[in-house]
Amino acid sequence: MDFSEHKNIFLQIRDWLVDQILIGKLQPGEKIPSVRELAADIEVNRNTVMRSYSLMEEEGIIENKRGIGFFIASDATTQLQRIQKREFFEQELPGIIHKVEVLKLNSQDLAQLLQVIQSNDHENKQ
Amino acid sequence: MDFSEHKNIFLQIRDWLVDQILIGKLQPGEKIPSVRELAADIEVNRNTVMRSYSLMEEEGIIENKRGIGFFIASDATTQLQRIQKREFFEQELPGIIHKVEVLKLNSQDLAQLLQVIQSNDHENKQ
DNA sequence: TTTAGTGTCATAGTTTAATGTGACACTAAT
DNA sequence: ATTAGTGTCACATTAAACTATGACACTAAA
Repeated sequence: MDFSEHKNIFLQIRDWLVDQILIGKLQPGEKIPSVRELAADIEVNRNTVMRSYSLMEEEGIIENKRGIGFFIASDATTQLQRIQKREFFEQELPGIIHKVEVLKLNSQDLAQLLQVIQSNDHENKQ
Repeated sequence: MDFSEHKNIFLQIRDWLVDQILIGKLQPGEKIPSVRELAADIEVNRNTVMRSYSLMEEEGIIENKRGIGFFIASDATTQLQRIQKREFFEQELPGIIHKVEVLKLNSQDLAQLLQVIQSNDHENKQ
């Protein structure tokens, strides 16, 4: 796991875990690495991982069983689809549209993106 | 000017000025606000604005005339189109594509974005 | 020559993310 | 009961962004 300079580490850890859930590598009900284990694994302090987990607990993404550890909430996937979509539309999309405008990016520049969108269109039809 | 919590202020100032250039509100050769003036205007410390200007000077976006102030470089617009495009493709686009995939966003969700892209396509043809 | 406006440097203080450690209560298995 | 693994809290410390302020050299205009 490589961290970006321009975003807080505890947020990047949260983002990474969220992604693991959304792509299905972490399933609802499943136990996630312990605070100490993950901290050692990604070479970060215990308290930093603790902060990520506390945030995700507040968001209802994970739940704690005392003395045992954290587990993915049963409705985590649905919750996240909602949370992440909302965040994307409100926080990111406007900035993306603006950049596409001022940089005058065309279909050729964004071919790969358009392909994914088209692919999603077909999935929804079935 | 409202600052985001999750990005350094001196970078946000740079981003804002870059945008002003790209949308044509600041033209090549034009003088930009003095360090003290802009600092007072956006209620930020002198040194923070100074840091933004130093960064932009290193990037070749602005130039200094001793005792007078900073001016937009003559080739700033072309330079920025290049720099910002490269940064977008390398730093942002991959993450965007990934999110569109996992959140299964379709043409309807991204209608506004697609419209801008299409509009850019038509511009380039002329 | 004086004055006001420019960037620039230096120094000190505040805030917050991240680190480093120690200690404690809980749970499960030995 | 003991042990190992869990989260959790309580410090102290480091690093970096941002603030606050003073001082200096330069330029243009009065």
